[in-house]
Amino acid sequence: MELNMDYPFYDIEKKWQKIWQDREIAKGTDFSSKPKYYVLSMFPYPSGVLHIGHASNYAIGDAISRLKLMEGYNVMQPMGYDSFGMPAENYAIMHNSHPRITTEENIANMRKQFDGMGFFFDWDREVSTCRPDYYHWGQYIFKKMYENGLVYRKKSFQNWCEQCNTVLANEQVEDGACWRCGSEVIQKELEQWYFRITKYAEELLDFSDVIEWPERVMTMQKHWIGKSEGARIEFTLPDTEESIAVFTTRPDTIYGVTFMALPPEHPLVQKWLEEEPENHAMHDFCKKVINEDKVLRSSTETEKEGIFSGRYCINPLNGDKVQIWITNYVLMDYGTGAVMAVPAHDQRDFDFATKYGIPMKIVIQNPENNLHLDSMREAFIEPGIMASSAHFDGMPSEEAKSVITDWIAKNNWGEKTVTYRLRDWGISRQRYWGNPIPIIHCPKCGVVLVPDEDLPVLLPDNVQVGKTTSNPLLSVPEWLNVKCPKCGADAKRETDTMDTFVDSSWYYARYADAHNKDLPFDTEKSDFWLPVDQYIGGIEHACMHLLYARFFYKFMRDLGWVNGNEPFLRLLTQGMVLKDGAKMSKSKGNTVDPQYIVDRFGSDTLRVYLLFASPPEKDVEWNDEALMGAFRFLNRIHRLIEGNLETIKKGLQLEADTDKLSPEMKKLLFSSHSCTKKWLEDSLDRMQYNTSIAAIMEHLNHCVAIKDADNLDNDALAVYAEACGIIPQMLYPFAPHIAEELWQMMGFETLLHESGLPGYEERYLVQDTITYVVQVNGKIRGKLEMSPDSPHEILKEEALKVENVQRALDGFEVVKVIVVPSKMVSIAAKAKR
RNA sequence: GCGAAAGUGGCGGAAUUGGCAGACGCGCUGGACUUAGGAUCCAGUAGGUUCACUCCUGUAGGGGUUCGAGUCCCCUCUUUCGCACCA
Repeated sequence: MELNMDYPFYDIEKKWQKIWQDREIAKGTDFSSKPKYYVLSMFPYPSGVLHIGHASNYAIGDAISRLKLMEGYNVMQPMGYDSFGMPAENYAIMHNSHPRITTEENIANMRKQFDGMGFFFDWDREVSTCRPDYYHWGQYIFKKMYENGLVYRKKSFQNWCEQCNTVLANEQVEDGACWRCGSEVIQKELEQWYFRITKYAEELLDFSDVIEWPERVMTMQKHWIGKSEGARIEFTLPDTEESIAVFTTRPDTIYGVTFMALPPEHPLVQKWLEEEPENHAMHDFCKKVINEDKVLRSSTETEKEGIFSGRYCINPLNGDKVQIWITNYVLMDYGTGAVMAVPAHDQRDFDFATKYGIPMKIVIQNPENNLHLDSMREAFIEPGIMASSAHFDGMPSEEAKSVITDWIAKNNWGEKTVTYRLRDWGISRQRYWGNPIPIIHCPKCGVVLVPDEDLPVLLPDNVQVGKTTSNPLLSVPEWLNVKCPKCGADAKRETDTMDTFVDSSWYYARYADAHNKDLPFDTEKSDFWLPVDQYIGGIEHACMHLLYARFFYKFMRDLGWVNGNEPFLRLLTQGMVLKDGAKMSKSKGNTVDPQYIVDRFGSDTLRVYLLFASPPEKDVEWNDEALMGAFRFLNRIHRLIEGNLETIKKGLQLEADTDKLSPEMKKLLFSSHSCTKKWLEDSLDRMQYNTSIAAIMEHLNHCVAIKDADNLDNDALAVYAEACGIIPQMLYPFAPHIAEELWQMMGFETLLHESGLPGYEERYLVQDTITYVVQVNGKIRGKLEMSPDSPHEILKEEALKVENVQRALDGFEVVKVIVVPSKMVSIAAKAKR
């Protein structure tokens, strides 16, 4: 007897990994006549070791892929490496090596671990963003963007991380700290390259072409884009040609403007500073504010400060002379970078005006409680009735918004306009390990694109990584100095590299044609594979990667390279694996090494544990004992089938006459079909694998409950064999190795997925009797075994006869009896008087 | 401050359309077997009450709709996440 032994997971897993590889089951076939299904799990940064988060992410992708494979799709799930970027550069510095070497070593290590997990990946399509055959085409796309007016260079104050020695996009700053290293972000003035993502702002707000995205992610993106509708209005400066444009969402308050608020960075302010070098107060104030931490400055907590500029502008609607103030609370890069301040109806302006004694004017009256300037403790920001606003008086303010905007437009003072919170995407990074921007700076021709035939601009190897404080690429003269491709003059290469989010904005398309040497990808192939049917990854990418990738997709669509409007039709944001309630991290010392688990218990156990612990989008708390539960579960299955193998094989040849079954075997038959039904719904429709696995466990319990299977008669044997036989089928997406092994043991010669999905028959779900619950006034007072087609009248009668029900009705009279078909009889009663 | 989501046994979680709350697993308790094993098998496991049948309470708290509410509505609390001077 071998009952005490664990099933031989190691041999089984190695055996099937080899067979799958030889049979190329994970190969996505270009232009196959079968319907395609493109599953994509976010590619990892090659740290060299798989962590538990990867295992969890890829276990989900594997389950989806194998389910779709069983369904008969031409499934493609590729894998690659997001291998450019600061971590790789820092890792190399730490190991006193070169990122090209350490990255390739790490990739080789991870590949070994991936293979040991038995994941369903089409490795023929592997990409690694740091290899020239990939980044070549990133440069090519950059050029296409440039040619289409989506790339520009601008000097401005940037989020700068001292630790990483580079610029960060707004999305990459979290609570004033660098998203990667967590150190403080400062402001530094730099000239850098931008992608004009704002051109697509409106379209990025539209999610009508995605099939299934979490509401949360769409909301986060919508907030991030931050559309607001309002008016742009020009305030002229008397005795000059100049004017100040403001953006406001409250044109209804324009008669209440009592001052104009500008940030020190405003071009007019800069001009005044030049004109008045001796105005020390103004110079000092502007200098102080500009040098202030941008995050601190843009916090609601910060005390509002300002200085009167000594200048005035004219409110075009009423001709009022309005003081112009330079302040610390207006943002240069939102709207027009200037605010018409209406202290009576905006809290920020109210605070500022109160501090500096600037007058206020009520122009929206509260219809419920008349406002008086003397008694106002805060701004009135609600809608109300127009007042002191010339011929608009008496109009509801909500209505006045559009009426006044029309009036402004009609008089040429401004126009209706829309503003977005989304800024253009700064892609320059002052680091070595990234994709070089294919630009040459020529003293004569200016900015020149590197010609296609000279692509890729290869990243030089001989850089002293980590030894420079400025751009590392500046230290390689033989790379830096080139001839201008246009005029042949001595010129210099651009030394910024691209943000790694550029690399990951189009990798899903490269997978469709990963080895193309002439183009990023062939359109016929992208048309076949794209868009991605199911994307799986972490929620942390909601406003960065997922927004950038959508932007790139829309651009590639405009070039005619891809079809449709969205790259990812369905998105699953998987939860994190936690330990002791916290995210696993080396610094906290609460990590779990998936390789250790695989070595000890096998990949199948790890996957079943991760998938069973909670629904995919929720976090999972790591629990060693629950992991053992998963291992025991697989052992139980193995024991059931191996221990009854001959019986099962014999039974599989038989056909059951289901009318002749014992009640016990009828129950088992019902379990086979009802559990399969639940499994199908939970696996395919709901993608809730924890309950799919629960259905298998439940069914397994029913199978194990049949003792002495070899003594069953032929009808029972057939039912028993079928019941055992569907277990490997249902197990396949979650524990594919053991499933294949058991399937083969039972004598099937095909690979498991080739048999298709397990099915169920409705006729076996019909039971002779149903347990009806009988309620009296909402409380359960009895049960009733009745046939499912019993007439309602009979059910009511029988329900009232139940002893316990009668007792509950003592002293009550029945008001109403309700029958819920196949479920219950509910009796409403009230006390007799 | 604004916005969103969530709150169910000792734990992870289930309950899909308002219809037997706690499926399934972990842990725990008792028993069987023994080759003494992160084994296996059987029984139990929300709380209270009872010898038992029964009964009562129970899905963060309070109120409401309904024959019937974990599920729908209103209020409060807590937690998590996102945004945060965006004019």
